[in-house]
Amino acid sequence: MQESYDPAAVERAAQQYWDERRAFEAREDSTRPKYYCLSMLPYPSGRLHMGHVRNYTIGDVLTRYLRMHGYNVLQPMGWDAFGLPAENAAISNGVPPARWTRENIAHMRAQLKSLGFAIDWRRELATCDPQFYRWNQWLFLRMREKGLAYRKSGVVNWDPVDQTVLANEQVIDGRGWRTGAPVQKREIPMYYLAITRYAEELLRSLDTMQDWPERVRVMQANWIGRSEGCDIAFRYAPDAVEAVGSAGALRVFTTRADTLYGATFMAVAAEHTVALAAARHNAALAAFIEECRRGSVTEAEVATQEKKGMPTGLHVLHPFTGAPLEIWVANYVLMAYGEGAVMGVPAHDERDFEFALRNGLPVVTVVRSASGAYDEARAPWTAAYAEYGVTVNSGEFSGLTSQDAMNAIAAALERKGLGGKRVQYRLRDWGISRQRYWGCPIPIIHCGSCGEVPVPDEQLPVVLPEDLVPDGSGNPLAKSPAFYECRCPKCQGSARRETDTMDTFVDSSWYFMRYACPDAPAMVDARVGYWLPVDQYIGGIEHAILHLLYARFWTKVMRDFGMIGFGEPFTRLLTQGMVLNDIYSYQGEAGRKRYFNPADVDTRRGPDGVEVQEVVTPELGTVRVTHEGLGKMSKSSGNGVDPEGLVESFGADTARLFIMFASPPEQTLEWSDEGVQGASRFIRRLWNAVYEHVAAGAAPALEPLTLSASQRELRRAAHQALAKATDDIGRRRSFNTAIAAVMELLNSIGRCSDASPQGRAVRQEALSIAIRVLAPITPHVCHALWQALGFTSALVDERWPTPDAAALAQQRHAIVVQVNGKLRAHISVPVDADEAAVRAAALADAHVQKFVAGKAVRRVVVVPGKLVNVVV
RNA sequence: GCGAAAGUGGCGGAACUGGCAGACGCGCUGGACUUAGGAUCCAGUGGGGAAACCCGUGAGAGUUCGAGUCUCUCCUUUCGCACCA
Repeated sequence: MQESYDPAAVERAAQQYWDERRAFEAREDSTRPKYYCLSMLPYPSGRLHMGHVRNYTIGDVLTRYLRMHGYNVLQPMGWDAFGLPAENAAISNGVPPARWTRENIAHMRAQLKSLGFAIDWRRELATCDPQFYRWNQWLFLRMREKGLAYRKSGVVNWDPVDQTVLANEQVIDGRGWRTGAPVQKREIPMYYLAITRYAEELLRSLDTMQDWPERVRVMQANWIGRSEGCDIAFRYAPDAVEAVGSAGALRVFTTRADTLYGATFMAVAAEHTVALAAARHNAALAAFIEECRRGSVTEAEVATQEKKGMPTGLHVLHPFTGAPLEIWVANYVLMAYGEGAVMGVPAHDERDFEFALRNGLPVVTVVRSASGAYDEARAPWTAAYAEYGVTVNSGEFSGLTSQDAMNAIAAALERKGLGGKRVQYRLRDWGISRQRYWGCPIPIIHCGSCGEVPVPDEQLPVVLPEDLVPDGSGNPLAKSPAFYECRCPKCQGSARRETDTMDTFVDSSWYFMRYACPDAPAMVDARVGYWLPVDQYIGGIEHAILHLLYARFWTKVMRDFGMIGFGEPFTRLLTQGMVLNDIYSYQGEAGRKRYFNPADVDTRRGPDGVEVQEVVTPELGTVRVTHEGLGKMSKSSGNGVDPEGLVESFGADTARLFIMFASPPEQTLEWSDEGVQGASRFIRRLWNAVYEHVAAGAAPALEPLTLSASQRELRRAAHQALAKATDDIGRRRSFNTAIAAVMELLNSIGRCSDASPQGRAVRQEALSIAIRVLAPITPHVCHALWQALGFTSALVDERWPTPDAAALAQQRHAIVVQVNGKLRAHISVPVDADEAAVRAAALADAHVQKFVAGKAVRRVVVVPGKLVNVVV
């Protein structure tokens, strides 16, 4: 054994050992329980970032921990290789996205390998590989056959200068990121997947997913947004019939049908047919609709903008009173939700109330609180009354509770053929069309005479050409006749291939199945039945809704197609927090802000005693920088820490240990160079402890019954640390406290200088426990230390130790004594003492007596094994 | 705007089921060793107080023998909002 710890040599040797034995190749084996441990696949951006390191370290710790518990563990890796950044890189340096992506994958694969993850690399896949994405196309066509995939129009961000569709991310303050031109909303035809058909099941099965974090389940449930309500058709008044060109009705959905008599106006989205019809002869309204078209399509933007509206001059008729209600166009009504129209009930809806106040619309109270706490005559109006209550001013429906009124009104509407009860979801169908190059082609051919024609299965995959270079204006596929010119499969006439590609969420909705059978000639095969569902899935909280919901949907579709036998893809979910670091910036004279990496920032105390942060730059000399606080590590904030440099200077084990110790996995992690030093120091202390122990020669066999009190104490500390770490990793996924337990154990080992044969035997056991517990976290150094302790087995195949009940047993334990809830004494009682004895011992304590003397003891609360509270 | 989460020493965090607030680590202070220390080891380290003790988990109220933990109101920060992945 080397006297001092050399991480590079230790890690090289351990990795070589695992590689030579193909230690991480997972094979189907029906004799062992399987465990599929999966981390979300990375986007190949070029270099690993700390978020990746954190994600894959958590996965690797669990993989190795479960392997030590006898599971047949699969941990695969792949690349989410399609997407926008590759196109952006192509625009800035002219390299085709395919080449850029594959070079990035090669570099990042090497980086992952240097971290020593127990990955079965034989199963590696990249979503840009035709042998992968052909199955996106194949399943899309199956979904289309069932009506689960269909075409309709949707709204996108349009850059009028570049003549291109922009992603939400590419819209900055309502302007195109490259051109600076104000973005417009534009409607184009797109393909959708009917996820709403699964809304009910996606919602309902959340209740059974107890191993998902509560908050993720709540977020998904809210996203699906089931609401029970009522459809109401407001028939067009003659003016609206004339404008629209036919008789008909304005349909709305409401969860508050009980407030129907309080409707004083109607509001429709700017894209609504009634709005467009009214605008034909109304220049001001047309201008307002045009104004609503500005800005991006994101819900956040729509919801935070100033609520504006304009009357159309057209009317509908109240279904019961026949009273005319004017139709307004309002920018807060979303075309995508419900019918794109709402009934305005200012008295009982906050938003309608605000809108009515602004536009001088009447407010009519139709619900009062049952207790009378709400005064209908109250004036001036200050707020809407949005609670349930009892109806008033509602014709034949007056005097009912809100619930009864909703039932009665829905029934009456149904009798008149003007609506009825309905369940509405907030969830919308999933638009998968992207007007972009670097993605999976949608396998459709548009024929002048046959219309939309699916690409026949035998012509799949529709291969994406890899030599195009996007230039930022439009989709290069749409400018490439070699791609889009084709024959119609039906009539053999000349036709045009669809040039839109699929959302990359399609790839990530099923990639985890392909790992089970990467070479299958079908989309999936029987091996999926062995490995799936994923037992533990790990990834960023930012994926809590979209990716996870889409993957759940896709899985249910494949189940219903009879391809797989499970309906939920991920049994247990861990959502890891982000990695943060300090952000330092310098405001130059030109006004452009520059960011500096925290590693380059020097802190010194100025003459006035105040700390200042400075950076030395070649161009500007020494400049003073501002600490902007903590933020997610990112290129734009210049605060990333490169994992490669970290591995070079400290080793993979230090990086892994720090990341697992610095905070619980679900919380954000604040980067700390001192913390990294601390992790490195701990590993060296462990190394030194083993070195000193081993240098004294082999330890004799442990004889537990002959131990001295101090030897028993160390042995107890070792088994206690083991019991805690086992529970912390296995049940709680609380890696930081498991590591703390081992640190405490190493402190105990260090305090014990017992050189007797049994003293050394106890130390041998304690060290061997520490090393096995740390093995999943710092596998390389533990591999070396295990051998140094004299074990001939490979640590990677070793079983996790079991705490010895005899070692943990105690004769007495400590009880705390409170008087009136304040801590006053510690006492020690035999473990088998009964409640009366504990109570007596507590009251007998001199310090307790000091606070009890002269007062009447009203009550004594005894919590066995823990505490006594004397109430006086 | 809507949805979700988080606020505990100088810092990261611990306290798992309502029961000793601050485990473990960082930093800091003192000491040892050393030509030297950004190495290593030892001791100390929530605030106030000479002490007895008192105070202390974002703010305010409540429930309880007992609240960091439960309930309500508020404040701040972070994440998501459907075309970033």
